[in-house]
Amino acid sequence: MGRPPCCDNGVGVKKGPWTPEEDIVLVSYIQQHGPGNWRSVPENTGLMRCSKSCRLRWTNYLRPGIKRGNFTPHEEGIIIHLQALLGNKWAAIASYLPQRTDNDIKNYWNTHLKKKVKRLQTQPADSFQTTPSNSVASPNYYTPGSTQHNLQGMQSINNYPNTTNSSAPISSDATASTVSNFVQTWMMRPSQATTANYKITMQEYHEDQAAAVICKDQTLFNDDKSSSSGGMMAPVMMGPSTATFSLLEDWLLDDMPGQAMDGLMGITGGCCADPIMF
DNA sequence: AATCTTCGCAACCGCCGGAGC
DNA sequence: GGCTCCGGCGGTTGCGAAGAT
Repeated sequence: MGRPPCCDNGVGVKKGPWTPEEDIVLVSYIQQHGPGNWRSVPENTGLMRCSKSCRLRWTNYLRPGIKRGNFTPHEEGIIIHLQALLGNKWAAIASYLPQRTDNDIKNYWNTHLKKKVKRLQTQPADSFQTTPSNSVASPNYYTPGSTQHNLQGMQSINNYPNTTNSSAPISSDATASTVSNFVQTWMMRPSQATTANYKITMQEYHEDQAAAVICKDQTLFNDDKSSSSGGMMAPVMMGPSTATFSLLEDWLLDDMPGQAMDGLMGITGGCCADPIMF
């Protein structure tokens, strides 16, 4: 049996890349009705797209507050460690990176980080302490754009028990607590972290993990999204913003989308991992 | 300059679980 | 309790861009 895919029964359902015009239609509709009830979106907007496609387009691309490309070493570190702890739970990982979508994180992992981690795991750890000839000769030195910082982070992964196999993540209350503690500690650090405080953070993380403090109040997977605004890892959209959508429309039609998006990021405060935010 | 290969990312597909009837 | 609907998630694919030959 089984239910057929929602897109199978649609005659003339359009596939492939979205056009700016379609984006505007979708954004305008969500501006008026809010996200959700995706089934009704194609019906009411006339978009020749299936509901699932509309939802994906919104959550992965049009949703305000999304930061695209240029993952910082800070973000890389979070992703690497959370992936080691949680496995390929991209949605859960994304909840700790409010400006990133699960799809973006998944892509970044598959195209960049997975290779780095694999390479690291196949080489002696000491080889990664080798300082490039054109950089400062200190293993603690982090040069933006280099891999030194990331390698240190990945190296620490190798020190974790049971985390070298991505298909076998730790699963326990302690894990959720550990992740929360780690990210909380991490987030407190300035994003332009120096290697010094990066290493301190990692050290604290290891200590936290060793302690395995159970924190019942901070569960990793919070099913109730509406009540998840209590902690610092619960980004909340402050409310509807007409200006946001105006910028969105400008951005969609702009020949230089980056500039408009920068303004958008400023307005939204760069916070919203929750698709339900209006 | 043309062709081939690799890479990165947007989008699709199939499955699952919860809600409603 | 069983069925359908819907939203969400993770894996995978397709295509354009960039780089290499």
